This record gives sequence, C-alpha cells and structure tokens, in this order.
Amino acid sequence: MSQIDLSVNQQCGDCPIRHRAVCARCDSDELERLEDIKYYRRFEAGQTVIWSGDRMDFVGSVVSGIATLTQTMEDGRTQMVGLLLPSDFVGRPGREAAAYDVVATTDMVMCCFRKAPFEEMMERTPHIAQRLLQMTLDELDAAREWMLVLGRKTAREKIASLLSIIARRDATLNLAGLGGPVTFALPLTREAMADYLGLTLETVSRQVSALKKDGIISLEGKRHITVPDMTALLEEAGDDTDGGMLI
Amino acid sequence: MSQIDLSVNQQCGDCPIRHRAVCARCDSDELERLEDIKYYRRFEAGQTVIWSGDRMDFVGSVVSGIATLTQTMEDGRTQMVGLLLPSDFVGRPGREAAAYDVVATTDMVMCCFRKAPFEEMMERTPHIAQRLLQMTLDELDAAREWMLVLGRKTAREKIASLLSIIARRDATLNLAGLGGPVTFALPLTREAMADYLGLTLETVSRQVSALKKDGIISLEGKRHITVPDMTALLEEAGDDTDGGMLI
DNA sequence: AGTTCCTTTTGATCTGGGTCAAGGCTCTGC
DNA sequence: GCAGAGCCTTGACCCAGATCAAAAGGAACT
Repeated sequence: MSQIDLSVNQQCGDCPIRHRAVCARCDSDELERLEDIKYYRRFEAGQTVIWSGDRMDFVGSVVSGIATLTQTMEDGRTQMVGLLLPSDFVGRPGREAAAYDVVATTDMVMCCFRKAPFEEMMERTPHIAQRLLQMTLDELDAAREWMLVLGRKTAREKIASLLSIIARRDATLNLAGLGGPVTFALPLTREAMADYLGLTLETVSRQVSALKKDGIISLEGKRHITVPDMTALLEEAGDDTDGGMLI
Repeated sequence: MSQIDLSVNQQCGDCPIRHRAVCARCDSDELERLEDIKYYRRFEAGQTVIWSGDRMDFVGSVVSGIATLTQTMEDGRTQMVGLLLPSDFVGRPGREAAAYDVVATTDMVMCCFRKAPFEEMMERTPHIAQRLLQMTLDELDAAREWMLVLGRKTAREKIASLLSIIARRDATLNLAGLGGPVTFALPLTREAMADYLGLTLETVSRQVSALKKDGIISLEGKRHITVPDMTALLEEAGDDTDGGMLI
C-alpha cells in the first residue's frame, strides 16, 4: 500500500480518491483553492476521530482505511449507522457539533478541510455542492437498504447481507469476476459486525460458523473470507438474485 | 383544511410549503420558471403513487397529506424506509426508475415537476441544489436515528419513539407547548406502524395498550392520542431526556 | 338493524436470538 | 515456553416478540 507523506500536502491530481470524493467534479482551478484549505491527518486503528457532541471544526474525506459512524444510548447499547470507506465524506457542512462517534477501525488517513473556508467555498462552487448532493443521495439509499436489513431480516440473512456488501465493494475495486469465487478481507471485528447488524457478537459468531458449515463461505483465519458462489450468498441474504444494482 | 384547485396552477407565492420545500431558497424569478414545469396531482388514501422499479418521469413535493416509502422482499416482508410529510421531496434527480414503493396513506396532493426540465434547471440553479442537499442531509440524519430504533430498541421503546417523532412534528407545526399535554392524530394504521418499526401489528397493538395502561398515553378512538407528559414518553423511548434537538 | 369488510384487540403457544458462562485461539512481551 | 490480553467460539438456558387463532369494534353499505 502506498504511503502518504503527511508533512507536505500531496497534489490533488495524484490523489487516489480524486475522482470519487467530494472533489470529483472540481476543475484544476477549484482543486488549487481546495489545496489551500486542506491538510492530512492520520489515525491509528481503534482511535476515535470525533466524539458525538464534540465541536467539529473540519470536514473531510477518507483517503485510505476504514472508519465507522456509531450512535450510543445512555445504557451503552450501540448501533453503527455508517461505514466510511475511502472517498466517503465525514461531517456535515453547516453543523456545529458532531452527531455521531467516528472511530477508525483500521489505520486511516483523512483529507481534512477547515470547516468555515470549506462552507464558504461550497456556496460559490456548484461543483462541490453537486457532488456532495450525489454522495449524500447514495448514502441515503444505502441507509434505507440497511433499514430493511435491520428491520426485517433474520440473523443469517443479516450476516449474508453484510458479507455481500463488502464482497461487492471489493469486486468493484478489484477484479470484476462475475462467475468465479470471491476472496476478501473482513475489516470488522465480530463486535463491530454485531453493532452494524443489530445483533450480539455471539449470534454473529454462530451465524458465521453456520454459513461456513453450509459451504456458503470458507475462512482462512478469522478475517479472510472466500465466497465460492456469489449467487448462493445473495440467495442467503434474501436479496433479489438478479443482483439488480441501482444506478 | 384549505382545498387546492388542481385545474389551474396555484401561484407558488401562496403555496403552503413555499418556505420549507425544495423551492425554499428560490427567488421570484426562479419560482416563475418552476411554475412552467410544475403540475399538481391528487392521490386518495391507499392509492399507490409509484411502484418500485417503475420508470419515473417526475419528481416533486408533498403539498398536503402523508405518504410512505416502503421496500418489499420477494416473500412479502416489508419495511417502511421513509415517511413523507408536507414539503418532503419525492424522487431522485438523475435516476430513471423508482427505488421504492410510494403509497399515499391519507388523501394527498403533490406538486410535480417533469423530471428532465427539473434536472436541467437544477444544474443552472444553485438555490435548488443547495436546498435539496440540505433536505437530503436531514433525511439521512432521520434515517440514521431510525436505524438505532430498528437495531437496538425494544418494542415498547420503538412505539414510544414513533409517537415522540409524530408528536414532536405536530408540536413544531402547531403550538409549542413545552410543558403541557400534547394531542395529535395518528396518521398510520397499526400495520403501517409495524412496517415502520420492524414489528408485527399484533406487537404494536399490545404495546400501545401497555403504554395506555401505564398512563403514558391515552387514546380517544383508535387514531387520536394524548400525551399528558412528554418527558415521560421520551423516557420510555430511551432517548436523552434533555430532548436535544440537532440543528 | 342487519350484513360486509376492515382494523384492532386479545389469548395461547412457539422460537430465534439474547444472556450468561466457560473455554479456545493467537499474538506480544518477558 | 509461558503469562496475559484480545478476540472468537460454543454450550445451556431464557424471554421478547413472532405466529396462529379467534373475536370484537366500527364504518359504510342495504
């Protein structure tokens, strides 16, 4: 994995998320102005990026690594409400305090923008607002798909759904082998999976074991998964088998 | 309730949702252009506005009444993923087919825009894109709050949460009596409530009865609810009692 | 005032997933 | 090579909510 030098600002032109992040539509002129207000921050696995309720003086994009967005009730029950992958946007323009806890689950690099200048720039740069709208609409769709998972699926279907989502994402980035087996690294602990799916970690463990026993998946170590037949997994997830992807 | 004449286009200036809908930021010049591409449609309670997968040639705003956004699995399990109130936006610019079923739960009037002209106008009118971004971010927050409800709350907490949301909305529109009792009409059947909360309608009925028995709420008829002490209801919902509203 | 169609309530029973508890792996550090 | 700390798995038991079934409103007809 290519290291990113945090001491000097990388040129946006070379950025790995240049064409998928909030800056995707910007022209070189606009990028230059963004470079003036951006800075990189590195977080280690397990580190908290922001606590819910904290004052937030930046927004930004995940450049590499993975973070989670979680909500916690007073008595400690927690629910993950977002999974942030490279190019995903963190923070909400126009909001003072963070609404959720953001935690890095792997080592992570963020490209941060100071909030005030970013907001001001957003007012004057339709390209940024347009792209952010697109990304937010996508996130809303993802959240709604997730609501179906949380509200109506069984534990086994929930696990299968989560694995499909991760497998699909990896397939998009890497080879698009439609027929063959798919292998990927699981970036979440059993507990994080439980928080994602509204289950307990014991149930997650049991259902992963069950899917393995039934030959739907196989694991090397705890965190590396192979899906011999993607269609079978989608079947278990209770999704339309035709894999209909929304635009 | 004031009737809306569908035969002639109402002037946007007189529109009840003028300042909360997607057109909220438009100036009179922009409104004029919107009036050229808009038309009203009326739906009766129970009528389907769009089926998931159908080609959608319009987007629009709910003017009056209530609609639901639902997702259905092949075997018939359904989950509500959105509750559309007056001023809420329906449809996604840039998308061909509807992603969800939209059903009117009460008589409803929509202000529709033909999709192609609307999309084109959005490109050239930052005021519309900006407002739509704001509204989408709000919806995303609502979806995430809902995910916590679906994933981690008990049946009783779910019911209390739903009632709080509806009560809060009504309080915002009508009197803002912070201390006193709150009364409102429940616009959903028990089944719709169940679809919202990921429960069965029997469980909904039982929990409503339980909350009534415990004096948290009282009902006149099936669909009219009084909350003597809003704090007590919020307590039951498992929310922070300080009623912290996000910006 | 009775018939039909819906919605809602209530009861009885069942079960998926939660809870509590005990070990098992794997890596790190001594 | 073993002690400790994190994760993860597995087992035994229990309960909240689902399921199945019946009956009770209530509104709109005749």
